[in-house]
Amino acid sequence: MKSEPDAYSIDDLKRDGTEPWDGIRNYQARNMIRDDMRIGDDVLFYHSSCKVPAVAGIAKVASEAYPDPTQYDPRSKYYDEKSSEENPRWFLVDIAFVRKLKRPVTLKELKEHPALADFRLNQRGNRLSIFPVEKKHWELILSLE
DNA sequence: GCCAACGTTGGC
DNA sequence: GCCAACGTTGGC
Repeated sequence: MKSEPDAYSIDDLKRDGTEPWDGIRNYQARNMIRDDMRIGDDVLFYHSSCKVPAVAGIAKVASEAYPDPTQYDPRSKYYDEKSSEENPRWFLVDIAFVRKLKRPVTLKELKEHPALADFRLNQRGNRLSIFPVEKKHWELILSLE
């Protein structure tokens, strides 16, 4: 899962323990949250749009998917007037802190590693804020910390 | 700040 | 359903 550390970093998650992952407004990401994510699933926490983009830590899924309350709040920047409580459009899961990596594994390192050529984050035009990580990629990334 | 690569919107 | 215009993401 990607997060801009200026908005919410791995240190914020460490402080908070558990956090509702609100604000996802992309249908592909929504579908993965709603249909594929399960309690206990491991998550790589990636810092994007910052000075040193990097995998910063590990989290885990801490709830089933449920409707994102910010979609109903007219004051929220995530407000969606076309959504309703009867027919919610956007979902989220709670995310729990597990640990920080011993050191951040930077995007640069990921790009340089031949075994990660087919890792989604390295592929052109990847803009999804959430995507599944293959076991082999998970293990390789953690071997770099 | 630039720009590539999307995704979304809306006219037709 | 097509596609141009526009908005967003995110690395650099």
